[in-house]
Amino acid sequence: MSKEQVIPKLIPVFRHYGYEGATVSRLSDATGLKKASLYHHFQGGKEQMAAAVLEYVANWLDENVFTPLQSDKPPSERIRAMSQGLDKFYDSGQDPCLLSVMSVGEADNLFHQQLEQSLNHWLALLTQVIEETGVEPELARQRAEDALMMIQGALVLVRVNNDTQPFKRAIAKLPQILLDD
Amino acid sequence: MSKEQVIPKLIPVFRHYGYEGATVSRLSDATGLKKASLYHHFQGGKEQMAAAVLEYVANWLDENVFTPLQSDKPPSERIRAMSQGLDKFYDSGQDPCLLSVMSVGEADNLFHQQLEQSLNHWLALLTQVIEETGVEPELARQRAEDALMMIQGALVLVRVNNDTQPFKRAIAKLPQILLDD
DNA sequence: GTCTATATAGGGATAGAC
DNA sequence: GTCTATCCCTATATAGAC
Repeated sequence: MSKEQVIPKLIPVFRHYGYEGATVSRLSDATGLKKASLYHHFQGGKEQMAAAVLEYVANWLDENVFTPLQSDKPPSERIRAMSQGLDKFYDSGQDPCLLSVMSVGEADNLFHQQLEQSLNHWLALLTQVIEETGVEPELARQRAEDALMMIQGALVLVRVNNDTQPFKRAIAKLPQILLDD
Repeated sequence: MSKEQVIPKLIPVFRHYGYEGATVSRLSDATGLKKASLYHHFQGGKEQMAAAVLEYVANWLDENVFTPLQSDKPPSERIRAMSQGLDKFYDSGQDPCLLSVMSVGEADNLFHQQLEQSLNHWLALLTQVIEETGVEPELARQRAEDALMMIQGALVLVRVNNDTQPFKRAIAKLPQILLDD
């Protein structure tokens, strides 16, 4: 089994349990590989596994969320494409946000830069799209932040309340937040 | 030292590190009590410490956020009082949300009910205040959810970005979200 | 590339002196 | 009520056979 095949199986473990909760035993179970085999692929141990997962996810987001946001279609269409990517990424709100669980405790010390970079990349792209509709830079930035907060907040609510409705509503509200306000 | 004096010192550890990251060693350092002394106060061990912390926090919220929301003052005034309580609770966005970090991994299995109850209590009270302004129940509920999402999402953004601005803006926007829309 | 077996550290928890 | 000392278990990580 290649590294590329292993990483996707690691993702849900970190997502669901967080960095400290994602024990090598659980990672072993999730991949079907024994511990020693995991260490063969990731000599840097658990830390490297998490780093690889974050990189993989950043690339996935790039392809499915950020790139569609930069197409030459009209803003509303690009927002729609982004929303579709997000809905897939979070499985309609059922999957927690990796970036958010990795910003807790020890993991934050290890990966803060990566998380910050991904988030700010997203914010910057989103701001740019809104600016193109003739909105002032500062207001555009605020709307981008509002959209992100809504999504992240919805994910928290969904987790605690076991009801994906808030996430679906947040996704549906994105065009309004970003373009109509 | 009494239990009541110990609990407040435990809170920041769970808040910052999450349940699995909050090791008994760290809890010992934070309180200045050795492990055995902690176990004297909390015979149920770490799980009981976390439960006590959650209960303490729920009571704090009751007093400083929920009760002000139920006063006989006008809705706008009650929202303002709630905002003030929230700002204090999250130290202007610098402290993570205990409810959100405790909804990760193993902790979620242990404390899901408590978390859900606190959150729904808050949502219900908030919904009621909005209904009093003549808003339809369903819309009122949605606005309450929106407000909560905004706060929770802002806290995520603040953590990742090391900038409390989004939280302050979220707090400032509460009256608009809840009353003006 | 995957495994069994094992080493080492730290986590949660307890016994018993003071 | 707090401590030192200790127990057991799990966590991360490695050695070396296949």
